[in-house]
This record gives sequence, C-alpha cells and structure tokens, in this order.
Amino acid sequence: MKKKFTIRDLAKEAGVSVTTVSQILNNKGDRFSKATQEKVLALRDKYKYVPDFNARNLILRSAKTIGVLVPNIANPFFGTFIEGVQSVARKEKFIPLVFSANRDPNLEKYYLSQMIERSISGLVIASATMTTDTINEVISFNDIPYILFDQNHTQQGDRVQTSDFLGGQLAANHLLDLGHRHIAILTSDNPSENLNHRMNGFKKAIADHQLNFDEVRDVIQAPLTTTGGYQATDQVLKTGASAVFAANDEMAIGLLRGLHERGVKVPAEISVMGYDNIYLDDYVYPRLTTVQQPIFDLGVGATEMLIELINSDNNEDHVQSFPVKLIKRDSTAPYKGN
Amino acid sequence: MKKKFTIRDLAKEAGVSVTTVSQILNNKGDRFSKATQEKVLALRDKYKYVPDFNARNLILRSAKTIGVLVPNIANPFFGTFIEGVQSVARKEKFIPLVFSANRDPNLEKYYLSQMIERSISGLVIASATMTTDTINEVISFNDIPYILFDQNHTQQGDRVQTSDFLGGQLAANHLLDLGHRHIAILTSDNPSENLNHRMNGFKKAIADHQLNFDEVRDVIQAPLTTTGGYQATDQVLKTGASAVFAANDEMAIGLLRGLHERGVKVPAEISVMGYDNIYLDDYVYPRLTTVQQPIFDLGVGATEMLIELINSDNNEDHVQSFPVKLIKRDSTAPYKGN
DNA sequence: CTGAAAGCGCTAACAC
DNA sequence: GTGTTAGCGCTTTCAG
Repeated sequence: MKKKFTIRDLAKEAGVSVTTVSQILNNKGDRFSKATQEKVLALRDKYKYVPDFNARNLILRSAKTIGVLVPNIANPFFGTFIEGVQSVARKEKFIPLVFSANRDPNLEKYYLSQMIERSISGLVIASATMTTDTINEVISFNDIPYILFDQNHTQQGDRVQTSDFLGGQLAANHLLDLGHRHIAILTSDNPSENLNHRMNGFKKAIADHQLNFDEVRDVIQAPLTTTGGYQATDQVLKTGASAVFAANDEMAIGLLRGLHERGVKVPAEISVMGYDNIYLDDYVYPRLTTVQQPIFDLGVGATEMLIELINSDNNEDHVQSFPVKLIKRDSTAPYKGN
Repeated sequence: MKKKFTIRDLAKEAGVSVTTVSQILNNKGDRFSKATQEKVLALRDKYKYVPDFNARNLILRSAKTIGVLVPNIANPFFGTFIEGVQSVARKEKFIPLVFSANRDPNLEKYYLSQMIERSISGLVIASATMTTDTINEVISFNDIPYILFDQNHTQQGDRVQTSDFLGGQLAANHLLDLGHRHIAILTSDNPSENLNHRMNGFKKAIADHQLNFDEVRDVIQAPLTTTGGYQATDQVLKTGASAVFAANDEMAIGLLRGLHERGVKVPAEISVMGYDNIYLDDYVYPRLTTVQQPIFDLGVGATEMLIELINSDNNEDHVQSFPVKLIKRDSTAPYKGN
C-alpha cells in the first residue's frame, strides 16, 4: 500500500498551512489570495488529492449515506425502485448502500447492524419481514430516520405507498366490466399488508356487484414468483373461474406459462391480470394486462422524503401516496359465456 | 440529533478505561478479568453501543467496502451478478457499494470518485464504457485493486470472464445441427469486446461449415434491449434467414414479440436463439433456447478474486474463466426447407 | 490573508 | 490486569 497523500503533504508542497488548504478545498477560501487558491487547486489536481472520507466524516458527523433494504435485487421491480433512489441520492450527494436481504430476518438484522455501524444518515426499507416494533427497537435507538415501503405490517411512521385498495378495485372492475362473474384470486401464501389491501379492494368491488365469492374455493395461495404462479396453475383451473387476478406480475407470468402448457387459451378461455407493470409484461404471450405502480417514482419519493427528514429533524409523520393505473393489454377479454 | 454515546461514556459507566473497553470489544481482551469483560459487554448491550465507523476506519485504514459498478441494476442479469457479489462479501465481512451507471461515462466517473473518496478497498467493474487506460488513470493512482468483467475493451489486469468465443460456437453449432444454413445475427450497435468474441466464435463455426455469410445482409445491429430486438424485427425478416442468433436474451425476447405480432411462427418458420439464460427465458413464448452464462458464479468469482487481491497485495494478473452451456428450449427447431 | 492548535472517537503501544 | 497517551487525517475556532 502506497503511503497516503494527506492534506499535510499537500500543504507542505504548496508552502501553506493545512488550514489554508482545507478552507480552499471546501469552498470557504474567499479570504485567501487568488494566487494561493489557484496554487492549491492546481496541486490538488496534480496529486489527485481526495480528502479522507473517514477523517472528514468523523468531524462532520455525517456519512452522507443512506441504506436501502430490498428483498431481492435481481427482481426488476426492486431494481427499478433502486434506480429511483439512486437518482435522487446522486442529486443530493448521498450514496445509497443497497442490500438484498431476501426476506431473511437474520440477513436483515445483519445488514441493519452493518448500516448502523457505518453511521448511515437514513434508511429506506422496502419489504422487510420486520415488524415496525423491531425496526423501532433497532433503529430508533440510534435516531436514524427511515422511510417504509411495502411492509408486512400496518405501519406507522413515514412512508411511501400506492393506493393498493384502489388498485385492487381497478383490477376487479376491469374484469367485471368485461362480463366476468366468477373470478379467482392468486395471492401470496405470506401476504404483506399492502397485498391485503390490494385484495380487499378487489373483494370490495366484487361484493359491490352482489357477486358471491368463495374464500376457500376461489383464493389460491402461492409464493410471489414466476415459479409460484406456474405451480399454482392446476389449482387455478380447478376453481372454474373465467378470470384470475394475480397478486403480482411475476405470478401472473408463471401462470400464463402453466396455462399455455396445458393448452388453455388466454384470454379466450380465461382472462389473466397481474399487478405492478414490470417491463416484461409486454414480452410475454399474451401481453399482460395489469395495474401499474410507479415504481421508479416510489424510489424517488421515498428518497426525497428521507433526505428531507435527515435535513430537517422534523418529526411529524409523512405519508406520500402514488397513483396506480390500469394498463390494458392482451391477457384479458370479454366473458364469452359457456 | 441525540448526543453520541461514545466509548468514553461506556468506559466511565463501567468504571474502567477506554483501552479496556476497546480491547474487550475487539476480542483482544483475554488479559482482563472475567468480571470486567462481562461488565463491559453487558453495558455495551444495554446502551447498544456501536463503535463509530469513521473513527475506527480512520485508524484501521480500511473500510471493508468494495465498489461494484454495473450498467443497469434493473436488469436481472446484473441483479443476479450483484447477488453473487453480496454473498461473498457478506462472508468476508465486506460491504458492497453498488452503482448503476447506465453506461454513462460521466456517471461512471462521478461514482468512481465517490468510491475513492470513501476509501473503498477494491472494485468490481462490470461493463463500463471506460477503457482500461481511464481506469488505470483514476484508480491505479490510488492503488485500488480491481476486477474487470464484461468490458468494452480488450483488457489487462485481473478479471473474470466466460468463454464467449466458445459460447458463440455453441450457438452456431446448435443451429447448424438443426440444419439451418442461412443464419442471421442480431447484435449490439455498440458491441463490447466480449460480444465481439461471441460473434467471432459464431462466425468461425459458420465458416468451418463452408457456409457463406454476408456481413452486410446478415448482421443486424440494435441496442441490447427488448425494445432494440423488437424494433429490429423487420430487418431480421428481410434477411430471409431461417434462424437468428441474438447477442443476448433481452434482444431475443423483444424479437420474439415482434415476430409474434407479425404472425411469424417461432420456431416453425424461424428459429431464435438468445444468450445469457436469464430467468425469463422460461416464461416467454416460445421458451427461449439460449447459451447460459453462470452469472451468479461470476459475481462470486469476481468478488473472491478481489478480496484475495485486497488481502494479499499480490500483483500477478489473474484471469478466471467460467463455463458456458447450451440450454435447449422451444424457440429453435430443425430446418424444414422451403 | 494566514496559521497554530484543539479535538472528532477510536485503537494500540507502552507503562504501571 | 489495567490505564496513559499518542496519534489517524481532517475541520474549525481564534489569534495574529
């Protein structure tokens, strides 16, 4: 390891004091002569001097770092969310520390402690398995502001959300408008709170139409993945429904494959709807009708709120809601009777 | 902001010196009495004391952080790569700092400088637009070890790679074995070096079969995205080829959609091959035949090499190669003549 | 205009 | 067994 080139070396080289260098490099050097300023700047470039981050933050008490906890980075949904986070973070000179915890509580705790150790300024928690209590226990003790998104539990505290209830209604109404009267639900076997809202909205719309809905027969539960949807195909078919609402696009896409393999025509024989509007929806067959969540914007919104929180020490609860929107594609069609 | 609870506070509380606390907390406290050790540990837990990261690293001269530069985090290919990185990093107590630079040179430079400022211990660069020269200029000056993967330029230095040339041959031979004699290539309009190898392997196999291949007519260039592939559909059809080899799965999937919209049957009328084996391949219609790259393993391998480099100060060039493998699915079929 | 000196929170020689 | 003390590299009063 080469010896570190410090501010002292730079000062010596320039024939000035460390104060002078420090001030000039931090844009507080108006009081120094033009000549000195230029000399220092030139030398900085020549030696590519970069102030030591640790030393600097030790004094400034801020690492300008925000933690981001997501369940699965390889999922484009969260990837896009992270891009939203990054775009704001960059603008505000923060650096995001991203962790994919796979909904594993141990991993979540490990990463959480790592982040605290690194004195992150704030945290965006997307889809953790932690309860608000756990979060408060671990984080609040350290006074770290955080924003929640897509949690497992009804939450308090600052958060971003989309109108899941409305989204569920949107989905139901679309299917209802197409004339479907027997609709199945393909949901998670371990639903998070927002998913429950989504499904409640859906059921509400069904109930509003005086349709009866059999909780046992018409609700299929499986993991929220393509594989989960794929493996649930037979169960879905067994309901005899003319349309299915899947809790997310991944499941819907898996289901599409299962149906295709069994020769069941979508949407001719059964309509399928997803939720999220991931970019693949356009590339499956048939193209998937879904409800869009503005995922990039959610990342942006969460980060903006967080940074505001960090900068303001403001303690009111903030909740920001983002709109959802029906995206009609080819996987749903009018009910054709029997 | 609450006042920080420091090691001194903890020491005072325990009625011992800071040394005692520091040593015990760093597992170097064998020489202290059992009673003292337990008292300190108990108090640490009670106050949830966490040593200040900045202060600590200022002394230890290591942030145990590795930087990871990828072009696009929302792309599952890189998402999986990152998961590979994370799995090793966690084991070795390193924290990955992930940046999605979108192949934007300015962004790349910005993130690079941010990382250097944060005194990262090492760097994994996946698919940057930077030349090795730029990298060396910016990084080597700071003596930061790095591993390359999927670069734009023929590279020197430590790196992980897959046998792209072989992969291209594998693809070609599969198509050739099926009886195809006129095969088109759908490649990037801004190919990286590994892509060139891939295509060269492909062309070599074609040439070995004494088939002639028209560089102008049979090579279509487009962005490496689903949209790129989709929009290139007409050009691909114009070649009159009975099979197409796309440079990556995303393009192939886009092409599949374009072909489907035009009523061109895959694989009956035209065979389509992709490259990468992203998890969606199983969920498009028809399921995509491709060449698999062990992307998670690449992330693992790159990180292992990097950490070894960090720990050893060893300066030889290391190159680790990972195998590729043909994955036959439903988008390719025997040539049926005209 | 410029610099000396204090100190951020921590670790680790080196005493005792 | 335990404590004193000297920094790590930097920013920032405060005194020239």
